[in-house]
Amino acid sequence: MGRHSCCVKQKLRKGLWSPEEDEKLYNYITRFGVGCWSSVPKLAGLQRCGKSCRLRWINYLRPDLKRGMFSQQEEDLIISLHEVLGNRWAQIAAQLPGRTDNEIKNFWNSCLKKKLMKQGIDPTTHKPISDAEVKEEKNSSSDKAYNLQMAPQVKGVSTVSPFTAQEPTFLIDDSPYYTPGLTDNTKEQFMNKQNYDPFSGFEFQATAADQTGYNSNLVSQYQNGQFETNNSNIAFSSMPSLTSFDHGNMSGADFSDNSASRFQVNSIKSEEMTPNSWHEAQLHPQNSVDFSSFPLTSLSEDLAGANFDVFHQM
DNA sequence: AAACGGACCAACCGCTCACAG
DNA sequence: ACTGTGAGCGGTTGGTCCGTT
Repeated sequence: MGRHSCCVKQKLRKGLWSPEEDEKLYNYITRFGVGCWSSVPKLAGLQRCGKSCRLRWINYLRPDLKRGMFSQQEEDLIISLHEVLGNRWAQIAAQLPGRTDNEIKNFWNSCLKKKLMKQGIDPTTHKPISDAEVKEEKNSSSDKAYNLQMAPQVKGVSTVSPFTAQEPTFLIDDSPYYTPGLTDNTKEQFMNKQNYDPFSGFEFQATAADQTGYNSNLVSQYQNGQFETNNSNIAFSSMPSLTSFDHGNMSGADFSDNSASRFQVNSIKSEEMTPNSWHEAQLHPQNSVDFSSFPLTSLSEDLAGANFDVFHQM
């Protein structure tokens, strides 16, 4: 199909977004919610195409974005997920609340790829480079268990060998994968990690999440963006972390690392924001909701302690 | 201080898919 | 069944930053 009709129109701005544009888009979305992106530019008074607006919102303005460096746990998780999912960045991003596919993709291409190569691991196959070459020469069929067991230890991921025959812990495309070394303690820890999300009304905003997920007969089943356990639901929350925001007031808030966007939006004290407000905003985007007043407590640590542990402690 | 080159990252491009008419 | 449109995704590009010479 190619270009969107909205992009064909002339006089549309391209390139970096100005703080004024950010302000317009942010104010519009927070007021009216996300509806039809193609109509957003016109209604928000922007000389941009809807696609550009959508991207800007998703990758930059969205209040639930977690900005800043990737933690070691996130890094490990990305590597592990990439090993299974490949370049399906949206699906990988769905497992990392507050991170965008673009962000993860960039992080992978600029950092993780090189890191793996330095460690002698083919970032594409996640196999030892020499081993992969040998196997290629022999033209033998791939044997995930073999290759991963032979793989050199990768810092932080060294013990993540999803394919060594142990208990199946999750399903990818209906295929069971295995997570060895998951002790009973760890399992129990994970099972008990339901407290990490204080906003139980929130569901993991995995818009891109599909049937791919972690399926475990011992821990949880991940479906439709939620972990379901025998006892309860573990829902990734997409609550805003807003680590770079001022509490309750975005006036002058540093909206980015490069401080490109400084603007003021109607502020509501953070205390006024209830978890359900965000949920409401998701369910009823037509309602006016001020994202700037979402709870600002970063839950990244909690999250890291929750879902990341599944991998990290294995 | 200037030039250069690599790293990083925001944004764009082109494609596929879903859905409505 | 076909077509047009919108949304989403992954690959790529180009600008900026920063360290090195």
